Amino acid sequence: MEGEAGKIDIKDIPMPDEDVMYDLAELYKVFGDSTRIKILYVLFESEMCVQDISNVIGMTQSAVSHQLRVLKNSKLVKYRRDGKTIYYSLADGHVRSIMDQGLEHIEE
Amino acid sequence: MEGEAGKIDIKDIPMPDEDVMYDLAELYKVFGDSTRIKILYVLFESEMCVQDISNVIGMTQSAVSHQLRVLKNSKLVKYRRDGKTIYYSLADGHVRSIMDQGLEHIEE
DNA sequence: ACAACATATGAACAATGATTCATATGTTCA
DNA sequence: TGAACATATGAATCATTGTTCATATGTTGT
Repeated sequence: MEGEAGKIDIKDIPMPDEDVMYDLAELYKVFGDSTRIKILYVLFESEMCVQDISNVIGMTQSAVSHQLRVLKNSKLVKYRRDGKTIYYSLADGHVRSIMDQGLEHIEE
Repeated sequence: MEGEAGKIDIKDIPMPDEDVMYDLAELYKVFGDSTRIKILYVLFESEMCVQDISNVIGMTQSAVSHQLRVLKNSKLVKYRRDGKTIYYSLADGHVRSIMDQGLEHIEE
């Protein structure tokens, strides 16, 4: 026997589209790296340029730049240019609430 | 020049401990796989045994079992045994709120 | 135009991770 | 105890990914 299987069809269960669940997983992958988490925390304080982010979190300029691109592609951060310098900042409030929810879960 | 670097110290920025940020990333890694996302969505409906989960999301028993272990280790799901069958269910409400936040971000 | 600086990018490498296959563990019932 | 079933697990494989190094792009001031 396989439980209730046979009676159960994916169509009977109200789930988001396959694509949506895939996109959701992709989004969480972005949060699933401690370098990117650190960057996001730094940006909670204020917008900041790449060099400063590198110094604060102790990673190379290149590594930070690569990860900023990932965050940018997921629309979690935005940026503005001021001369040679590019300032990054958080894109919206969801970042904060997602991370707060995660923290709550951890602290149990 | 390196921006404001030199003035900026990680100590001046109120960030969670290194360990906490690492754990947070580990937690989000768990959400960062579409198979696990599907499992969690299925469990939103009701507790369910491994075979049924496999059937509903269309993955092998083994693959589902492996992923359930990951979810179990992160305390996102719990389980109870009833004879041969093991029923899995969501561990707490954070799962739902984390995923809802993610969905909101995607649908923008 | 050139030098100095800030950031981005591409290739390479190492590490991590998801799935599959085979098999082990644990449970029920006859 | 043995057969059938439900789940778990270990090893192997293939794909993904984060970091590094070298270098390219883009900007400013002289």
